[in-house]
Amino acid sequence: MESIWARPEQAARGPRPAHSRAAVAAAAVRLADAEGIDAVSMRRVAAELGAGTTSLYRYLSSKDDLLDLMVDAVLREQPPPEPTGDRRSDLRTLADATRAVMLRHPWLAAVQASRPNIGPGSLHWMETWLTAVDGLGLDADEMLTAVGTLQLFITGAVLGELAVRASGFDMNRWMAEQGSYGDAIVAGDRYPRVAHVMREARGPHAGDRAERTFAQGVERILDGIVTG
Amino acid sequence: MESIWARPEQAARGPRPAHSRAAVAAAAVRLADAEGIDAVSMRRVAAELGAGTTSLYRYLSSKDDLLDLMVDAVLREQPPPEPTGDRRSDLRTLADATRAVMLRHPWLAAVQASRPNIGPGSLHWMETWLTAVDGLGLDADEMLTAVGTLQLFITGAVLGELAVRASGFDMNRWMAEQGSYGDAIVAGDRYPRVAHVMREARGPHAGDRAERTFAQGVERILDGIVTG
DNA sequence: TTCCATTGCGAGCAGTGTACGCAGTGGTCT
DNA sequence: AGACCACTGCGTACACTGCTCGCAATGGAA
Repeated sequence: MESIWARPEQAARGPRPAHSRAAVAAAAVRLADAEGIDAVSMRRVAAELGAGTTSLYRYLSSKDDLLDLMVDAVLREQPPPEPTGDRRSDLRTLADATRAVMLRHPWLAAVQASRPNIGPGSLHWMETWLTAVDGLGLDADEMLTAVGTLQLFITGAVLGELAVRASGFDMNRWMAEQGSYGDAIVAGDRYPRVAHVMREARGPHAGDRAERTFAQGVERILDGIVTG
Repeated sequence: MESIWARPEQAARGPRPAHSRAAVAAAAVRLADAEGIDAVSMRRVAAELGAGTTSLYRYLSSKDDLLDLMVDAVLREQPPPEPTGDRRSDLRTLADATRAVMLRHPWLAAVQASRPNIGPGSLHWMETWLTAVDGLGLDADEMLTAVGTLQLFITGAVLGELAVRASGFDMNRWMAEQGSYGDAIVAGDRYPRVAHVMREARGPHAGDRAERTFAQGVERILDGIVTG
């Protein structure tokens, strides 16, 4: 119910806690980085921390709280690049940095997409984003829209990139796995344009597509935001 | 391992199946629409279908298969709008239609983002997308990049919109819940720009932001794709 | 020194995905 | 027609999940 950021960490009385929110978050992040977000269960995190399973509930009140802490932990560890004043360049740098954090912690994009986070780490990033669009002649509302557009595109792009990467997606391997189904798509005339693109996409430079889609998408959006 | 689309539905011998893949998918979609994707468990779906729990595994080989079928079911039920030939208009219409399906089935965006789907329904949509960017002078690679940019933006935007909606996000209510933490953000000088935007965003027109962010984002991306 | 809020945590509950094995069914072949 | 056996539905069971409850131990405040 009540956000974890509104509750104090330290209690006034009683025995000293053996751990801390930060330590719990760090253990969870370590686990998620190494074995994926699905490996992050309360039992596994507790084990990683060297604590009893239900002891975690002394530091947070639900697994959702744990996810909030994880997101904030990585955003604090990797703070946003300092703005230089060149707005277009700053926004591009922020976009690249965001993508980099999300690729470094492959669970981050999905977790962030599914729940708004408003911890100190997120706020610092948000402050930097807003700084980068400040002075462009936008009112508060337009600033939010501009930053929102960029962030949403980044999230979508990285999610797609990771999904493809996670499934070990390789057009040639995939075609072989699909067998007759894949052949039917490429050979049949039911989806002629899909078939055409699939044949072309088998080329060797297919691996760079995610990178280029991202860069070009950011530029297109910047075109619309930074006029001049 | 092997995609469900590559396996035949009907067996040559033996008793007639009491259900079908389509019926299983329909039951799951009904459940997800009514109670959210978390309500979609094999037991619940089987109950909805009037079958034994593990009977489902006669129709699909894992829950992932079920998710694939669900995505394809709604994309078949709601096929893409026919292209008119006006490429910019067609792309805008496709973007709106995609957003509409995702809002109608709030679980769709998340499921689609986390796993590439290549069922007949997805392929029909993809074919239509490619049709809309055909004749713009793009090669196969650039077409994929253009469509990808749009789709990723749409996914990200809807995910954000749904996350905000799901948490019943209301800036005023939220501020009250956060108590001192929220006050500290808005009153303090640690995040001045965030504080400023938060104060402005409390206005009455805040509800339209998602819609406007989406529409503007699409236009910006179209600016970059449809030159002239 | 007493008090009691707070701690760590074992036991247990309701839920999950799915492997396995069994009885029954009904097309295919002799 | 009769036998075969691939296929069906599905009950049972297992290892896992998030989380509640209750209890003994701790240590700052009174």
